[in-house]
Amino acid sequence: MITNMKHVKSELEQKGIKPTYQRLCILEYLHEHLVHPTVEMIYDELIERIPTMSKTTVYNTLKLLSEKGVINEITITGTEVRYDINCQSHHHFLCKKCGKIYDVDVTCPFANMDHKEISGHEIQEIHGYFKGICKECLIKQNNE
Amino acid sequence: MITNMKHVKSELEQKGIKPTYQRLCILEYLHEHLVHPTVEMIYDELIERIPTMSKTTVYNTLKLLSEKGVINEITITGTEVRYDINCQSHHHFLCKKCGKIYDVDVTCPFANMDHKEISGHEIQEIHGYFKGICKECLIKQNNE
DNA sequence: TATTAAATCTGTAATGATTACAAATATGAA
DNA sequence: TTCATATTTGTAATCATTACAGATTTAATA
Ligand SMILES: [Mn+2]
Ligand SMILES: [Mn+2]
Ligand SMILES: [Zn+2]
Ligand SMILES: [Zn+2]
Repeated sequence: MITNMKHVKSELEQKGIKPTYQRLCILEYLHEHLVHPTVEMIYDELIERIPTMSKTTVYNTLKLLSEKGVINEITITGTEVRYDINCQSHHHFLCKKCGKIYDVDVTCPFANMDHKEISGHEIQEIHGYFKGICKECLIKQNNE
Repeated sequence: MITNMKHVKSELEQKGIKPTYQRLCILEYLHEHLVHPTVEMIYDELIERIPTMSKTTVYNTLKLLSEKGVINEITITGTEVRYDINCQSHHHFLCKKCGKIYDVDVTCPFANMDHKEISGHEIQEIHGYFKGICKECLIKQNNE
């Protein structure tokens, strides 16, 4: 995993996004934290290093990156948006207990569908996720 | 589709929920509006018939029905929860343009998975949905 | 029937995530 | 430098949801 500033910079340039310092830091954060973080998590760490960072900038940047296809928004918790640097269609597991979101490695059956429509609706994205109790939380339960 | 008050009443009783008038009306609404409505939509119609209806009661009742397994919460828009009277695991289509959520009839490949775990995580729910432009919105686009 | 405790409903306030917006700052060309 | 544009920042507003306390209803008991 290459996550130095140079790589992140060229990644933004390739997508036609001006690589400002704030944007570089936010994108770098996403590369280094693959747990599908919230805006809050991103902001809380960056404000330590960049005391002038505004939460609005985090929101603005994530929206921009999302629109340009650099990151994906995950909306499965119902309370807040989670962000994913992995833009390839893949499935997730949401733990009902701790709220963690894991990537799961299942081959999506619809991924290579020949037709990009269903019941007349034009399909642009395919999402799949599981909900339950994660490995860690199961272990905790058993140790009680 | 049977959606008279008697049916709705016995449905609540079977689940051990006291069938109050407000609960009956909310559940009846869900039976008659299969478009995965929001709290707002439910409240806006019921307040016409029952001027004393409180939005808090709508929230409370939907939470109760959800906990008792009478309805399902759908959290795919990222902005508000949508409610589904159909509790059997099925897939959805969310239109990016008009926001409508449709049921789609695809056989879920994970539905009859023999193992109820994945990567050590205990699976309790399986969710799948597509995003794109719905049939209606496609037609509108073409007529411009 | 009257009493009373528990359950339910209601209205308002609080919360938390997100967006709107305008002023401040940085950037980059002329 | 000058000036227009893009970006960032801080604050206020919005919107969905939850917390909470008082009012009302229900149902059991005397
Ligand atoms: Mn992921
Ligand atoms: Mn449905
Ligand atoms: Zn967990
Ligand atoms: Zn549509």
